[in-house]
Amino acid sequence: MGETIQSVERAAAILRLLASGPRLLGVAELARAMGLPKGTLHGILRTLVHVGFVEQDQATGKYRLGATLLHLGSTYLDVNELRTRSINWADALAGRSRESAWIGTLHEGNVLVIHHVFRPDDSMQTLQVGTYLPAHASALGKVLLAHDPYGEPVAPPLEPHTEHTTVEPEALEAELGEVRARGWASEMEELVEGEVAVAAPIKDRRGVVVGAIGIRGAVERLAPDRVLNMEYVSYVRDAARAITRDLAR
Amino acid sequence: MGETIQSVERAAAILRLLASGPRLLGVAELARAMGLPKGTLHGILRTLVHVGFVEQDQATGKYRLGATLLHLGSTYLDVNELRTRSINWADALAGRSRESAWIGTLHEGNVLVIHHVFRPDDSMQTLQVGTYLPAHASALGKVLLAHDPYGEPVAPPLEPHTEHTTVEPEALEAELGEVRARGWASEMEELVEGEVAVAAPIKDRRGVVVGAIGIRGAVERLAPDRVLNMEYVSYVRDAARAITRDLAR
DNA sequence: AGATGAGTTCGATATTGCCGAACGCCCACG
DNA sequence: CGTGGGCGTTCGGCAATATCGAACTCATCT
Repeated sequence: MGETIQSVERAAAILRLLASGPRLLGVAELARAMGLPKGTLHGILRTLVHVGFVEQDQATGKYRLGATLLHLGSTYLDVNELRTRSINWADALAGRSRESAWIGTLHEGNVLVIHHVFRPDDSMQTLQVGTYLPAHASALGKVLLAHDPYGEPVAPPLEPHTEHTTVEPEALEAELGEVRARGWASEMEELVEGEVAVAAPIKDRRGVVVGAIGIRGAVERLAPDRVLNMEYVSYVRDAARAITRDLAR
Repeated sequence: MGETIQSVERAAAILRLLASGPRLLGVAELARAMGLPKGTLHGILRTLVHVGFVEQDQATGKYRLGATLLHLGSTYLDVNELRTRSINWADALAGRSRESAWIGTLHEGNVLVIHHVFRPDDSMQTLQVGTYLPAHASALGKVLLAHDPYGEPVAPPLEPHTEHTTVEPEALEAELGEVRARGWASEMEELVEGEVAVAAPIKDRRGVVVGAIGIRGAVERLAPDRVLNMEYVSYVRDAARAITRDLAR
């Protein structure tokens, strides 16, 4: 494989481990997980603390992610062209559909939420930008998987989130074919009981799918009697086409 | 100074530079900025790309921050105790005051926004979590500076943002004294024309100020005739005290 | 065409960071 | 009240490791 700097790669692995759960991790714990001597890890951790990427708990001596990462991450959003171009369209979509609007990209097998607009007139929602959605159980994810140029196989096993989650790879593959053919995807209570989502692909200049936009809301509103109201589908596809047009010029 | 791993520190410096502006940076540009050979930087960049912290623009070959950082940053929010404990109170504060609510911490001389609740009934606002506010020109910042245990001096020069921004260090210091004495801070059009903000300190178990909570809104509502409506101050102080109480147990 | 600047490759060099054992501390257990 | 095992941390010798600078290719601009 490629020539790559050992200590930097190890530092990144540490950050990944710290990010994998809300729990604080200690030197010994990390050393065991990575199969390295404690001393080695301590040196890298000391450096990461020094640059602010990691913080050390005063009481226990254990480590957690640092605030600098939050700031770096938010800066990423400014750079991301897809996001800056689509913010206004997402607002419009949320307004027309009166549901929360979402924009995501495929990232390491998951859907990374790049933008999120709350449902109008509904406070008390937590923001989801930067979080992962499971690709196989979300409308955004199905769109992205269906048009993935690299054809990354969805990492089995497919975790069930509700009783409606698609867990058989063949069933998912068949559904992705449909999505490809008709140009949009939906998801009915496959991620959260009582919630339905619709999504459509966003393409760049060259026609490559670079993201997806969609809405998510209560099954009673979007799909009365579990039959999807096609009006919402047209809202979503309109928004996706508008952004695609925007990216082309 | 401490023993610190060179390549990791350099990698962090690269990420900082990439985050310092929305512009994409090239190898040569970074090498010049850091005073290092191009080859050295290329090696680190290759590694950062490999771990997903940095992405390379296909067309120009220049570099920008990667999506992994967005995810790591959002994970930081889950770990942050101050944030998880105060989300509900921020919602309540936004509801009572009918203004946007903000929670921040001091980070590298700036106010890092840790949580942000939109003003009720007002869509079309962009989320500010992860962004910096200038410490000397925001109510949150004044609270944090006034109670900063390390007494980090505010890095002069104090950038003016409007004609009302406090730019003389002595004037700011005097104001911080007041803030310390009365237990809250305000800011009238010092950051954005027409906007006013109020904030109060949040303390941890030991009584150390670990953050601040406040609101921000139009001068017409919060301070008619440029006289602050004290009702808002009590809302903010109530919220701050509630969170402080929460953190104590 | 030529010249400039970009990103990238490569191999010799010695600097750099890795390792593992030892240290001090704290807590739980006997 | 001692003792053992866990923790985070320190240290110094060794050699693997990352650094450096020159050379390369490719665009672009003059």
